[in-house]
Amino acid sequence: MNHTLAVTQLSSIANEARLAIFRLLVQAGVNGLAAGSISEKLSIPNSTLSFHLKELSHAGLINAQQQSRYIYYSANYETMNSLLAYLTENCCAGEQDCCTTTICNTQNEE
Amino acid sequence: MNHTLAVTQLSSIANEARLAIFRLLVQAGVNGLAAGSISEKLSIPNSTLSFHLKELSHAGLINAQQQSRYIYYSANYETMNSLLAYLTENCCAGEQDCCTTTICNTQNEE
DNA sequence: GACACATTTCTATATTTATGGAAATATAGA
DNA sequence: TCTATATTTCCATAAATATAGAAATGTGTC
Repeated sequence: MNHTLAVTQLSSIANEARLAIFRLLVQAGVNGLAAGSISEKLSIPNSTLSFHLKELSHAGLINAQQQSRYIYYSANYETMNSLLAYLTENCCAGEQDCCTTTICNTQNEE
Repeated sequence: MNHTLAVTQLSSIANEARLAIFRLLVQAGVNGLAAGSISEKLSIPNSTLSFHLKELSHAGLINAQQQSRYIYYSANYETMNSLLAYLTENCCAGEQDCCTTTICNTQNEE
């Protein structure tokens, strides 16, 4: 993970619409959802959605796959995990108990 | 965790300077660092740093604690973990093996 | 080729955000 | 109270970002 990339990825989800899109796709699993389906579920106009999907896609947080007339978008879990790992890297100055969740402690072990 | 708050928190770290500040504090541990020390380590002018610290602080990702003439800033690990949990909530549509890292699988169990 | 459907690009406008010097404020010690 | 140090606020300017209608592009079916 590289600093500039992390900023790009965070910027891409630091937006109400895009965070909703991303979380929807994270929950949708590997098959993802077609653009029209996302537009409908989140009530986002097509052109606006397209703009946001491009942002997320460009950041590498989602993947696009054409299937017939539809384009299926899905979360890129590897990218997501790399980003989360970058945020928590070497956390807590080595103190094992400064943060209690699994997420944080796991990162300490790297 | 609430959607708007998550966007605010992500926005606060979706910036080159603020991400560097946040990661520095995450790694610094519970005692944190004084503003001047952060300014020096990251070569950020005081006024600019102050602006960024306010953003991070307002988002709840860092805490400030005055100690004599110094103000110590430290990462708020609870907030950080809540944010990461929000991102990965109910991930992968229940497929246990769609993502392999601890971070993601852990969230599935909630 | 004509048509319907899915998605993207173009465009203009509105809004938000970042920067850092200078001045102001706060704290502490002599 | 005078002085040094630490940090913040003020300010103007510059730059980046979000929005959605209309037109364009791509894809499949008859």
